[in-house]
Amino acid sequence: MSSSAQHAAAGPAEYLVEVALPVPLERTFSYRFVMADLEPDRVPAAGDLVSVPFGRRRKVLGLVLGAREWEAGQAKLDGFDLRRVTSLLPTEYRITGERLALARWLAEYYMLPLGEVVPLFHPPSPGTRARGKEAQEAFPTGDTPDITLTRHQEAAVAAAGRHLQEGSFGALLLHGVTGSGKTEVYLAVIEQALAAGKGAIFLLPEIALTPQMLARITGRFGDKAAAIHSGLSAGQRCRVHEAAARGEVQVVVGPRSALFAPVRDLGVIVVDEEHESSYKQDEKPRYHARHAALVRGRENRAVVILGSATPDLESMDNARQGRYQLLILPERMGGGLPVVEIVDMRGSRALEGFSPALAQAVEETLAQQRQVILFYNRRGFARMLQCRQCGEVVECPACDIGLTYHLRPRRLLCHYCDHQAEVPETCPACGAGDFLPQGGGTEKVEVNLQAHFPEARIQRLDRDTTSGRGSHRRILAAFARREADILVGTQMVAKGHHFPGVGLVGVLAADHGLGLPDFRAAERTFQLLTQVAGRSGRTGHGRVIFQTFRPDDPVIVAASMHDYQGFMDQELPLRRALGYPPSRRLLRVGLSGRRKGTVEQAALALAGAFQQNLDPEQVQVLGPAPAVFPRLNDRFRYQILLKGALGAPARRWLVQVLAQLKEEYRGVDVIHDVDPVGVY
DNA sequence: AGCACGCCGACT
DNA sequence: GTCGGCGTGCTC
Repeated sequence: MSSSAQHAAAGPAEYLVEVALPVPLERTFSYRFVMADLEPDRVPAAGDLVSVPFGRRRKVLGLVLGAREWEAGQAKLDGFDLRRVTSLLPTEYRITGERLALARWLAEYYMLPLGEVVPLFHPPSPGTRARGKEAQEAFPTGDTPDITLTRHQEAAVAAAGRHLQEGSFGALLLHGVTGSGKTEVYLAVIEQALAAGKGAIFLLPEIALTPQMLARITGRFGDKAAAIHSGLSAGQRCRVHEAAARGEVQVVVGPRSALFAPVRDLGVIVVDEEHESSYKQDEKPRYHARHAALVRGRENRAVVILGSATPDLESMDNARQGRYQLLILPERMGGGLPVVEIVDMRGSRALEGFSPALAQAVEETLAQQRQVILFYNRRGFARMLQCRQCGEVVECPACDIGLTYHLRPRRLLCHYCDHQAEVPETCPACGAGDFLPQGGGTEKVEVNLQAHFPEARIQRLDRDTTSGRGSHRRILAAFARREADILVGTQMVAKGHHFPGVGLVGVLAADHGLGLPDFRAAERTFQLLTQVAGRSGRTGHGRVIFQTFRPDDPVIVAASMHDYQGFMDQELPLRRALGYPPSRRLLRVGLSGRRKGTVEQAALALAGAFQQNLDPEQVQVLGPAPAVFPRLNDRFRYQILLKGALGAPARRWLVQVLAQLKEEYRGVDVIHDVDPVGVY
C-alpha cells in the first residue's frame, strides 16, 4: 500500500540478507538487498523467498533467514564480493508459520540443508515441467451426489468433526474395503471444515490415475477447490497457489506436492490410498508425503485422515499402538466382496499361461456382456531372450540385466535404463541363430488372448501403451465406456477406477511379486492382489481368479479371503523378528560409481566408520553389500543399511561423515535415504 | 547440485 | 585437426 511505500522510501536503502539455497551445502549465503533495485515496496524478512544469482550463470530460489540494515554501496563482506538479490517474491510465496515449521522438520528428519526443501514449497520449481492443457476425457458419471451416509461413515465423519470443533490435531486411519464409500467420508469432512471456515488439502497418490476423484472433488466444491498437479502450466499452478494464500481457494487437491500449498486455516488433510508407495519421493528430497502430512497436521492443529482398503502396515501398527484412531468401513456399498478362486498352476495343462478355469471364466463373462480385467505385472512380450544353443541371455551392456523382448515395436529394451537394441539375428556369444523367448509379459498375454477370443475387443494398459500424454486416461475412459471387453495390464489396472461393468478379474501369476528381494514384498503383493480383486463386481456379482504356483502361500490365501487382519497378524511378527519397520527404522546409504573397486572401498570405509561410531545398542549396520541391481547405467552400486533410530547428534555426525566421504572418494556418488521404500 | 574449466581418446 | 567424455573446484 502507499503508506508502506512511503515507509520504505524513508527507510534504509539497503539490507544484508542471509539466505538458504537449494544446494547440498551446510551453509548459508549473504546478499545485498538494494531497495532501489526492486519493485516491491517491502523490506525483506525471514520467510521471504528471493531469487538470487548463484555461481557463474545460475539463478536460484533462496529462503530468507534474516535481514539487517546495510550500509548503502558496501559490496564486501569479510572480503567476499556480495551479489545483489534479483527479486523478492510476492507475499503469497512467503514460507512462515506452520509451513516454515514443516520445512524445518523436513530438513532435519531427512538430513538435508534447509534450502534443499524450499523448492517443494514453490509451485513453478523445476521437477514440475510445464505442459499444455490436455483434453478432459469424459467418464460415465457413476457419481452419487449427497447420498445418505451409512452409520459407519457417519461415525468416521463425527470423529473427524470433533477435531475440527476443538481445533485439535488428530490422526485417523480410515480402513474401508474397496467400494465402501471412503470418498463420501472425505467429502463430508471437508464440507464440515469449510462450514467452520477452515481449509483442506486432499492428497492423491498419482494424479494420472485419479481423474474421476479429481472431478468429484472439484465438482462438489466448485471454485473453492482447485487442483495443483503436473498437468498444469507453471502459471496455472502459481494462480492456484496465490488463490490459496489469499483464502480464495480453500481446498487444494493433488499429488504429494499439494501438501505444501499455503492453504489458510488448514482444518483437514486427506491422504487417500495412504499405502501407496508413490507418496515417497524417489529423488531428493526423499520425503514421504504421508509422514509430512502428519507433521503439517500437527503444526496446523488439523485432522489428518489416512484412507485405504489395505492400510500400510506401519499405519495400522500406529493405529494399534493408539497413535491413530482407527475407523472401519466394513461393508461394500451396493453388494458384497467378490468371490476369489485360487487356481493351482502346478503341473497344470495351462496353455500359454491361461488355465482352463480362467479361459472358461473369461468366456462366460464375455457371454454375459460383462467386462474382464487381466493382470500380469510385467510389460513386454518376453522377459528375456535365451540362446537355444549355449544358454546365453541377451543382456543390457550397461546394466548386467536381461533385456526384455518387445513386439511392437520389435526391439529389446532394458527396463532399468533407456538402452534399446535391435533383436539380434545370431547369438552374440556362440553365433547360433535360434533364441528361446523366456517368461511372459502383457504383450504376450494380449496376443494369446486375442488368439483365444478373436471376437473380443482387447485393450492393454501398461507403460508402453501410456507413454503419450493423456493416453492413460484415454484407455481407462474408453474401457469405462465399454468400448473394450477386456483390459490387460500391469499394476496400473489395479488402481483407483470404478468400472461398473467388470464381472471378472484374472490375476495370471499371483505369486509374481513374492520372490522380490524386498522385506515389503509380501505386503506389496497382498495390497496389489486385494486392490485388483476389488475391481471386480462393483455392481452385481463379481468373480476373481488368482492363478498361482503357490496356492498355499499365506499371503495369497489371505488376499483371496479379503483378510486384512489375517495378513497383519502373520506379517507383523515376521517384521518384528527381523527388525524391519514398523518395529525399527531404516536408513539406506547408496554408493555408486564407474570404478567398481573405488566404490567398494568407499563403502567399506563408510561401513567401518559406522561400526566404530554408532552405538550398536541403538543402530545395527548391515553391509556394505552389492545393491539389488549391482550395475545400472554402467555404474556399480553398493549399499549400507542402518537399522534403528538415530538421535540428533548421530544424525549430525552422519551428515558430516557423508560429506567427508564425498571429499575423499571423488567419482563415487553417495546418497542417503531415510525410511527407504522399494527395491534397490 | 549445477556449471565451467581443463585435459585426454575416437572421429567428420 | 576438433568434439566430448568426466575429474575437479567453486558457488555470498
